Amino acid sequence: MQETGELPGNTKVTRQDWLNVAMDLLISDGMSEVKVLTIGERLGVSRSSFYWYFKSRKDLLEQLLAEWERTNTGIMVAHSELPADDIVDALNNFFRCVVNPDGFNHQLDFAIREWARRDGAVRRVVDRSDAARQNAVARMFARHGYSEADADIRARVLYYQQIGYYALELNETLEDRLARVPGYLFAFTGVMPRQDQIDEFSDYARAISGETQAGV
Amino acid sequence: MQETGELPGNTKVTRQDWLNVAMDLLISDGMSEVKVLTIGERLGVSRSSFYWYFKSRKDLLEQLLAEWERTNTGIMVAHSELPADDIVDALNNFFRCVVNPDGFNHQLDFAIREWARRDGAVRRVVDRSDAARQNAVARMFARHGYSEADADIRARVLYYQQIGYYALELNETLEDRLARVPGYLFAFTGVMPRQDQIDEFSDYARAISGETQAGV
DNA sequence: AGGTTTCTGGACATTTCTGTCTAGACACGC
DNA sequence: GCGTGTCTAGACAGAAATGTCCAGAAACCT
Repeated sequence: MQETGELPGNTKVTRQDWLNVAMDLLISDGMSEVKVLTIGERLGVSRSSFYWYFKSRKDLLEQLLAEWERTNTGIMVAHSELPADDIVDALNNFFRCVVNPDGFNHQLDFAIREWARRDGAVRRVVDRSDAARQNAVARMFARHGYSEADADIRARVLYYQQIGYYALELNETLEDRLARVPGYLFAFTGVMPRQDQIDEFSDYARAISGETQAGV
Repeated sequence: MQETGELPGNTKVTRQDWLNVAMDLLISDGMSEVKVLTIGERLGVSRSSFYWYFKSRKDLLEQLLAEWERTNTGIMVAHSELPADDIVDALNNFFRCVVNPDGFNHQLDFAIREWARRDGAVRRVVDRSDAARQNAVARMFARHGYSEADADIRARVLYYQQIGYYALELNETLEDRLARVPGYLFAFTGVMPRQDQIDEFSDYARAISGETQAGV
């Protein structure tokens, strides 16, 4: 996991190690599988030492929720706000964060939504994030000349569609997906994208995909 | 729950009672909350009599999955195939099944998707349904003059967007939602809907909503 | 009336979690 | 070198589920 020797006393793992493994489990298997025993086993450490770092399992889960809000919502809003020459470039910026595995993490997003179904406090945090994201997307359209009403509808079509795409977990190949990008760009903006804009996005997506496969 | 007296022997509840309560729990709380003990308590019956009707909890869950495929996917495909004079009417037919609480059950849909994340066999059943639904929607567009490629993109925008809408669990009021319908109709079809088409759908949605509130 | 079939209830065993308590291991400072 | 503070292991208790076993209750048939 990491070099020992830097750690003080009888320390085998840090608080951050517990958080990291918990987050991996949340992403891959959902909140109900984030178990103290499972994390401890994966870290090669006794379950009881968990309670040195965290008050309870609930305490741990709250940290994960805060981390989700900071990263996933933060990234999507930031990408919606990037400066762009026209709406197609702006939309391409938005798409970049959803195709980049280091950007918006959709598996994490659905793990959190599943949790929200069973917990009112989590539900409110998720609602706040959805409003912030949709609003950021609507402003993106509005900045590029769409009326308020039109920007609102387009934001809802785009944001809901992206969430729906990931809800289905289709496992398309990258090339199948890229082949549809020009169609999507036109459907979402009403503007025909130029070939150089299509190419630029495809190049980005392929490069990101290569990086991920190489583990960089 | 029902009239006794018609039931043979020492029977208090039927196999169908177990299935109905299990389905209610699946819809409201998700697959992990479909517990033999919980259902038994709700039926006022001992847990062990469950095992007279079902081999195991897994056996029960498989029945629920089959029921989901039959109803939810069946309804959506049937609505996509309804005859219509133009694409706006056709899309309104589609929308009818998603706004009708007796039609497409989105809470059930997400309960099943959550389950699919953790079970490969369920995943395959869900994939089959998603393909069938998307295909039915694409054929709907194609019947009304859209090219194959265009129909495919529009089906993906529409179906994914609807799934995404329900994934967010926004809890909008009906009127807020209806106010956006003309915008959505235009975004999905590229055709401006006529006022009578908008009114017809709004009337339907309001009538359905009234029925539901009245418990009919 | 009595046996048969069909269901139900309660006791039991087992598994899988969370959380608590206490003794002890390890590096570090004095 | 020796305590001190920081972390860890293992034992324990308890809650919540699933599934099994068997005695028994209730209608039904003959």
